[in-house]
Amino acid sequence: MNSNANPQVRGGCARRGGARVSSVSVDTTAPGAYTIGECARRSGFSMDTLRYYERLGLIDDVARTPTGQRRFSDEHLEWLGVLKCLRDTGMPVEQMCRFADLARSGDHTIGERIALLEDHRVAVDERMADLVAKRDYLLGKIDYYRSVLP
Amino acid sequence: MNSNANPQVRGGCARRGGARVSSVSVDTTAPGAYTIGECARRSGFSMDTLRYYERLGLIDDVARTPTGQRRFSDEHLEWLGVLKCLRDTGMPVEQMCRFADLARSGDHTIGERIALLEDHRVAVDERMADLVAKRDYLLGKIDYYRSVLP
DNA sequence: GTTTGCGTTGGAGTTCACTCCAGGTCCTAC
DNA sequence: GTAGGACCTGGAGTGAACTCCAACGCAAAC
Repeated sequence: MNSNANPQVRGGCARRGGARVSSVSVDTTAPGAYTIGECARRSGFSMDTLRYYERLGLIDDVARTPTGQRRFSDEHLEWLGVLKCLRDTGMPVEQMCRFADLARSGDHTIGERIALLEDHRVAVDERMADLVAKRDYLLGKIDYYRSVLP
Repeated sequence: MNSNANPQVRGGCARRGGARVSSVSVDTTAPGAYTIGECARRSGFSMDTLRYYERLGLIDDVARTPTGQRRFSDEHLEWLGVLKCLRDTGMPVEQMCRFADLARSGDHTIGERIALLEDHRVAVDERMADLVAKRDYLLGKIDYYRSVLP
C-alpha cells in the first residue's frame, strides 16, 4: 500500500522531492506523498500523534491535496525518524519543539542544535548508567529468589 | 512491625546516627521508627508518594504512633529500595502492586515473583538495547552537525 | 453509484503517577 | 504556653503526552 500507485493521486501537492515526471499524475511512486495513515505506519507514530505534532509545530510544511488531506514526504519521514529517536530517548516534547525551531531557523543555529543534542546525549548516558545499575540490582534480586526457591 | 518495640516511641524517631545511648529513649539507634519525612529523605520518594504507595497497598504494615503518625522500619526502607528499582526501570505501578501482593502472600509465590521479575528484566534489556541504538543514532546526528559547522 | 473506509477538524477525554490542598492535630523548642 | 514545623486525612488538581470523539467530506473498490 505504498499508497497511491495510481494515476492521479488527486492533484499533486507535489511537495519537494516531486518527480520530474511529465504529464499529469505526478507523485505516484515519487518519493513523498504519503497519506497520514501510510506515514504513521512507516514512522511508528500514530496518526493522532502526527497531527498532534503538526499542531505543536514539530512537523512543518505538510503538503495538502486540494481536498485538504495531508501528504507527507520522505523528508518528513526522515525528520520523524529524528523525532522518534529524541522521544524514545526521553526528550520532552517542549525540548523537541526548541530543536524543531532551531532546525527551521537556518544554518546559523547548528551550534545550538549540537549543544542541545549533546546535552541530551549526556542525559541519555546518565539514564543508561542508572538503568545498568538497576538492572544489576534486579538480577541480584532474581538470583536471591532462585536461591530460596522451595 | 518491629517498630514500636519500645516503651515509648515518643521522644524517639531520634534518628540513628544518634549515639547508642543507654537509658530511656529506645529506638534511637534501633532499626526502624523513621518518620515519613526521614523515610522520604532516605528512600528518595516524596512523602506524598509514600502515602500514595501505602494507599495502593505497595507498602504494608506501617506502624503508627499512638497519635497516628507513621513509623517506617528498616525493612520498609529495604522494600522501598526494591520499589525504587522497579519504578526507575519503568515498571508500571500496577505491576508493582502485583509483585507486592505476591510478596505478601508467602513463600509459595516465589516462583511467580521470579517470573515477574524475569519478564521485567527482559523488558529492561530491550529498552536498554533500544536506548543504545538510539544513542548511536544521536551521536551520528551530532557528528553530522559538527561536520557541517560553519 | 453506493458502501466501506480513510481522512478532516476542534475540542474534550484519558492515563499515569504523582502532587497539592484545606483544615486539622501534634510535637519540639524557646 | 506559644510559635513554628512536621504530620494527618480525603479528595481534588496537575502535567505530560497523547487519544478519542462527532460530524463530516472524500476515496477506493466492487
